[in-house]
Amino acid sequence: MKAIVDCNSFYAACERVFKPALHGKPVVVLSNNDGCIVSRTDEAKQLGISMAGPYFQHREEILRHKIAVFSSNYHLYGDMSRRVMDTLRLLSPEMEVYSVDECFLDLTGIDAAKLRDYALFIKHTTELWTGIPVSVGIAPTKVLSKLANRLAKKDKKGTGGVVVLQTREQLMRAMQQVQVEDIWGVGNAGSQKLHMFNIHTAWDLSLMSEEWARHHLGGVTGVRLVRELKGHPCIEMKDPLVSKKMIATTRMFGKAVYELPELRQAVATYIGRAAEKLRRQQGAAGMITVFVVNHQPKYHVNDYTPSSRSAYRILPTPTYLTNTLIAQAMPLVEALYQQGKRYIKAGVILSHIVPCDHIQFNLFEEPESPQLQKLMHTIDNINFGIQTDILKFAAAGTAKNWKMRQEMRSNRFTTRWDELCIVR
DNA sequence: TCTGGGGTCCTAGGACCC
DNA sequence: TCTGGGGTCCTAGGACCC
Repeated sequence: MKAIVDCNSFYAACERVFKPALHGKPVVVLSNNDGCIVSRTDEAKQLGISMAGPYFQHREEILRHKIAVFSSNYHLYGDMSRRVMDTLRLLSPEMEVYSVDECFLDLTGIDAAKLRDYALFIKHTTELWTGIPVSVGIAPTKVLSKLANRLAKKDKKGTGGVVVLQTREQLMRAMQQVQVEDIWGVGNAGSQKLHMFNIHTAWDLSLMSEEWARHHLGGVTGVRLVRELKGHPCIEMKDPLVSKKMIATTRMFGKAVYELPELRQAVATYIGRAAEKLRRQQGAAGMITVFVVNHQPKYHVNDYTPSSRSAYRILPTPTYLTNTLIAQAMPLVEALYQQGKRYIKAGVILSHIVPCDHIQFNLFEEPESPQLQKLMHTIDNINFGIQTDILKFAAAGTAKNWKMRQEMRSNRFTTRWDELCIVR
């Protein structure tokens, strides 16, 4: 059996841990740049605040209902996520961290009759140790456990936040309650198609043949999905040690950018951040992609149609050195830049990643000098230990007019000495 | 005024090879 | 009139996830 443990309204829950007065009150958290609403507590959902809605469109109701609003505080959420995962690691032999607020557990070997008690134990322990409420779904496959979890979240009172699906009866009744668009792995395109075939619930879909799924539901992906719904596991637990194949750093600007020097600075800054992630997984990138997005505002309010251009370069030798990556990327920025455009976003993507002890050096290139390697290491240590970005490359600039807005960020309670909670 | 960021996997189709 | 067959590798783009 597989379990999925999912934190309820994770970002908002993190804020509540350090502001107990907000318990039982509506809270929302915004995306970077205070752009969209990305986390809402149940109380905020009940007031009609929709997911991923632009903040400025909801500002009035948020004020009217006195909803607490926070800018995103990734230092805090990252650290709270680590605490939740560390707790769960102690409670299960095999786990896969699926996202910042979710993880799968393999419960093979646990007595079927005790599964519900075990799920409750997981839930209570996590909440007691971290202050973050979670829901638990347990079923024979990953897809079915996600489905169980959805039912647990939807009716927290009725289910106690825990749903276990074991018998054929239980599975059937659960699947009949879930619409196809709410199945893990079925998106917009898939669900529209399914409805056209008169398949509306997870149960309907589970009755289809694998051949049918192969033809109409995206080949092997569809087959896997139908098999999982039928109760045959075929989406494996993933190895936690596998490194990322691609590393991206992309941001909307806080203020539109028109000039090339500013655009170069932004891209150089993002490369610094991406290279840091790359070194953390001890990788070297063989390819760098840069993209820029521009948007000319039109006459109607709802016309949001940005357009983007990108360019890439295959590096002569894979590297993790920030300065080399910046040097490779700057000509790309210059090629992409068009005078007079109003840039609202840019990003870099590092790919063709190899382990850095496996770099295949080019016959005509000098291998990277040990001093440069040491320099990177030192920069990372200082930036991580003392203060983010205290050391950076000159190309990244210092003015940063384009930097994102975060006007309502809470303190980084768990990762900064000077921002700790004060208890009187 | 104002619309996030970071990933994975799969497939089709082109390039290339013998 | 008529122009092979089979295979691999790579990339772009779509779909999906949180």
